[in-house]
Amino acid sequence: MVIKMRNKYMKIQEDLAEHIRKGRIKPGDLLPSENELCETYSASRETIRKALKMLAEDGYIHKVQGKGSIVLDVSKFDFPISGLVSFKEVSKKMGHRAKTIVQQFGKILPTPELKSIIQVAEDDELWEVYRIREIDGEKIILDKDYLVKKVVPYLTKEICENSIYEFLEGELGLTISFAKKEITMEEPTEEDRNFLDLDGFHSIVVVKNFVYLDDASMFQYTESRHRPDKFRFVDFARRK
Amino acid sequence: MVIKMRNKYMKIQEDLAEHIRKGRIKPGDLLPSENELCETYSASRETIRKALKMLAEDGYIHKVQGKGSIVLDVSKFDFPISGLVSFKEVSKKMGHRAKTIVQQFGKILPTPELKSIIQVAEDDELWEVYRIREIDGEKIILDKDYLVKKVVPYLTKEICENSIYEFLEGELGLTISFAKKEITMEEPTEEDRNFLDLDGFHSIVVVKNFVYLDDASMFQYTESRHRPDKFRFVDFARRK
DNA sequence: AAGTGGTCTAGACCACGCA
DNA sequence: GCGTGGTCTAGACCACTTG
Repeated sequence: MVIKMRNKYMKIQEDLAEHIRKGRIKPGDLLPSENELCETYSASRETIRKALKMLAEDGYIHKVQGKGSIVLDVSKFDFPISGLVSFKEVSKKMGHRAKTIVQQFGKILPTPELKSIIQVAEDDELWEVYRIREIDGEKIILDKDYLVKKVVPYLTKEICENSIYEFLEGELGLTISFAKKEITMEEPTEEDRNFLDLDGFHSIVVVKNFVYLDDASMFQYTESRHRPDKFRFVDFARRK
Repeated sequence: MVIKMRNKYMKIQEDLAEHIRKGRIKPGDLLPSENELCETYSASRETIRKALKMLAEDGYIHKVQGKGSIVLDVSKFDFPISGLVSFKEVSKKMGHRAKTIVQQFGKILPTPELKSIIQVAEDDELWEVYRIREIDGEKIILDKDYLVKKVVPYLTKEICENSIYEFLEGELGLTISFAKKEITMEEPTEEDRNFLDLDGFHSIVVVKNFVYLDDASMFQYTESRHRPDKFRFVDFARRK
C-alpha cells in the first residue's frame, strides 16, 4: 500500500470509497446523511464533509442540497487517466506487456526554445532523455524529457528505464506539486518516424507537460508523442 | 456579471483573484498569512481557507505548509479550456469570427448503440442535432448532440443555432452538474468528410461528452469531432 | 415541519519551514 | 521557537427538498 492514511478524513474517504467500489452501496442510492456519518465515524461534521468533498471530486458521489449524497456508477468512469499519472502507473493498470527503451540520455545546454519553455539561465544544464514506450511489441509513445540539473543533480540511464517519477519522489525526496498539460495534434516529425512504429498514421498526439515543484518553480518539461490509435484521455469535470 | 457572489468565501476568493490578475501581488510573492487575511476580511480561518483552496484549485496560488501561499503566474496558464465549456463560450474568448450551422435537427428513437451510451428505454425519444462550427470561414468542428426528450421537452432549430447550454440552464432551469469527457483519435468517417473542410487531414479528434444532471441521471451525449490542426486541450492537474 | 446539505464561527492542537 | 498552513471539534444559522 503506497497511500498513507494518517488523517481521519482520508480514512473515512477511503472507507466510503471502498464501500462504493465493492457495491455495498449501489449507484443511485443515497449515502447516509452527514449527521449519521458523524456518529458512525465519531467525527465532527466538517471532517465528514471534507471526506465527502473528496469523494465528489473523484466522481464517487454527487451532493444535492436538501436531498443527500447520491452514489454514482464508478464502473462507468473507467480509467480516469486525468491528472498526473506516469507511464509506469498507467501500464501497470492496463496490464499490458510494456517496455521502456532509453533511446537518448545526456546533458545539454538549453536551446532558445527550451529556455523560453523552462525558465532557466543560459548556462543551466538540462538532462535530456528520450524514451520509447513499447506496448505489446509495438513502439507507441516517444517521451522526451528535460529536467533541470540544478534540481536533479544525479540521474542515470538505469533510473530512466524504470520510473523517473518514482526516483524523484522516492530517492531525491522532491515533491511534484502540480502540472499544466496541453494536448494537441501535430504532423509526425522525422524523429517520430524514426523512433515509432507509425505505419500508415499521418498524425501524432502531442501531450506537453509542464511540471512544477513545491516552491512553484518549473523543473521539468515533457513532451509525450503518442501514436493516435492508442491514445485516450479521460477527464471528469464539474460545472461551476 | 454572471457569477453571483452571495457567499463570503466567494467574495474573498474573487477579491484575491482580482489582486493577482491585476498584478498587485506578483508571481513568486507570498500571500498574507491566513491569520492576517482573517483580520483583513473579518472572517474566520476556515472561511479564509475555503477561499484559498479554490484559488489553489484554479491555479492562482500554491500552498506550502510552514511557508505560505505562493502566487503563481496566471498569465502562463492561458486558456484553461479544461472543464465544461461550450463552443459559444470558447469562440467568444478566442475572438474568432465563428458561425454555427445546424445541419440536422429532429427526433429519433435510440439506436442500440445510443441506448447503451445513454441509459434510456426503447421508446424514449431523443433529440438529434448536428451542428457544424465554422471559424474564419472554415468548417472545423462537427458537433453531434443527443438529448433525452423526456428531460428537454421543447427544442427548436433556432435555439440550436445559439447555445443549447444557455437555453437549458436559462430557460428550462436545468442544472448541469458534471460530465465525463473522453478524447480519442479516429479515422474520419464519410460524414466527417462531407460536413467538414478536411483538406489533407487523415484523422479526427473525437471528444465524447457524457453530461449529467443534478440528480445524477445522464441526459445528453455529445460527440465533438474536430479537425486536428485547430484542436487544443489544456488541463491543470495537482498531484495527490 | 423535519431533515438534508451549505456556510460560518472560535478555538484547539499538530506538522512543517526557517532562522 | 516562532509563524506558517493542516486537521479537527462543537455549535450555530441558512437554503433547499420532501412529505
